Amino acid sequence: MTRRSDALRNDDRVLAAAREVFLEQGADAPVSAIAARAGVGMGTLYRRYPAKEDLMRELLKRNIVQTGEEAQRGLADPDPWHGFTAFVHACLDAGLSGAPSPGKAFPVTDEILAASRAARAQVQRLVTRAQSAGVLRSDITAHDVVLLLTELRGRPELDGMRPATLRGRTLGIVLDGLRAPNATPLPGPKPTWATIRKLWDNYR
Amino acid sequence: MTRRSDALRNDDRVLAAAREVFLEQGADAPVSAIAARAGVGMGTLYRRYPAKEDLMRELLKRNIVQTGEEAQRGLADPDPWHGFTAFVHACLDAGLSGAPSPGKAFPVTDEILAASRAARAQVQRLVTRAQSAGVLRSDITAHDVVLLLTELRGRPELDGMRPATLRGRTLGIVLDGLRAPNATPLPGPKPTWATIRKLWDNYR
DNA sequence: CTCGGAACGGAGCGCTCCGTTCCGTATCAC
DNA sequence: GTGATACGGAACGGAGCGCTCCGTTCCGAG
Repeated sequence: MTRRSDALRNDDRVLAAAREVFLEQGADAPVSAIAARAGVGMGTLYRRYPAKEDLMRELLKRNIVQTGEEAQRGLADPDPWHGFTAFVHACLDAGLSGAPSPGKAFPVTDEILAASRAARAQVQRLVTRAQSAGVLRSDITAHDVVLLLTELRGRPELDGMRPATLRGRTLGIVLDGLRAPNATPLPGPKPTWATIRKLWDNYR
Repeated sequence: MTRRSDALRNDDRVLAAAREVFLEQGADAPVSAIAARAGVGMGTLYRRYPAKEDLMRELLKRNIVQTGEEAQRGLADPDPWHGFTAFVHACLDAGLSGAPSPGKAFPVTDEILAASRAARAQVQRLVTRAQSAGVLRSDITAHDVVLLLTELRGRPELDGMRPATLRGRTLGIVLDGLRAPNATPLPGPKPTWATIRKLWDNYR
């Protein structure tokens, strides 16, 4: 426990760099890119995370937790609709989706599953409140919202060619589609936690 | 011009297999997977298309042409809204987006650009008609629709974990968002052909 | 039936790229 | 100054891919 100053600072840098790089390049981004972005050598990175997978898991866990926090922040907004849209915007801006990243499957731990469940509950509260206020369509659940987030987050490969202005229009269309009242009811049963759980089993 | 029977049949098989495999696995799918799916050896495939890129280009061209045809089919529908939604459904079902696939950039030929321009014009007619009828929000263009299609087509990696029923819900939300009248106007300027053209320049 | 050659299948080559390791060097506490 | 610790990044091993090459198959003319 000697050189904590360097160590801790680097720890943060690595995590931040990993978030950026994975967001830009996807899960296949080389570890070297993360190290370079963090201004850190590979050795340093590998001392913290014995394998790339460990780094990805840690990142996923933090993303999920952060998603829950954003939902709570939305609940703090007195306006149910504005609180909801602010949550969506915040998640998209931060590259959050509350779900595993696409790409090669990697094992999802029970810890992540638990965190996700907790975060999802927060999102559900936000959704339910907006529905009760009559501003959000009533035939969706928090899972629909999260699924939508993963779709809107977009493929990393396209980030270069999808300027923020275009994403803004897409998001505008989707938000109008979420707003109550709505013309046509959605097909199929509402997704539940069991639905999500089943999807994620691919990753275990 | 002797063995046309085998040759022509295989030609179709390869194209069909390529479409399926690229849709399932993305642009990084190994050529061997396409050959296997087509029930054809690599040699056969490479005799038709000297490089993987050539195959991808041919496929892209056909997809674009088919997108235009779907738009025309939508125009044939007397109901402007139903014609429009049928077009969207058809494109999604067929894995069409009228745009280059994500993944490694590959050169877009002028031929493809021309085909795309023509197809886009058809989509625009479909869009304009629905707008004139007052059933489609007026602050979008065909380019918004195509951009939306590319987003909704989804990442290949997720196709396994995104059952059709979930995609149906997402699509339902988006279609409600596209339907007139709408609560909130979209941000930013309407995308034009120039906008798209600029995006695609990354691929040339 | 025979035979020439077009078309085929798929093993293998060469190369790229990536996760991971290892060790000489720089940095810190004392 | 000195030992311990952390660091950087070149080097390693191997997986995976595009593409080639060649022995084999099979169509169709004579």
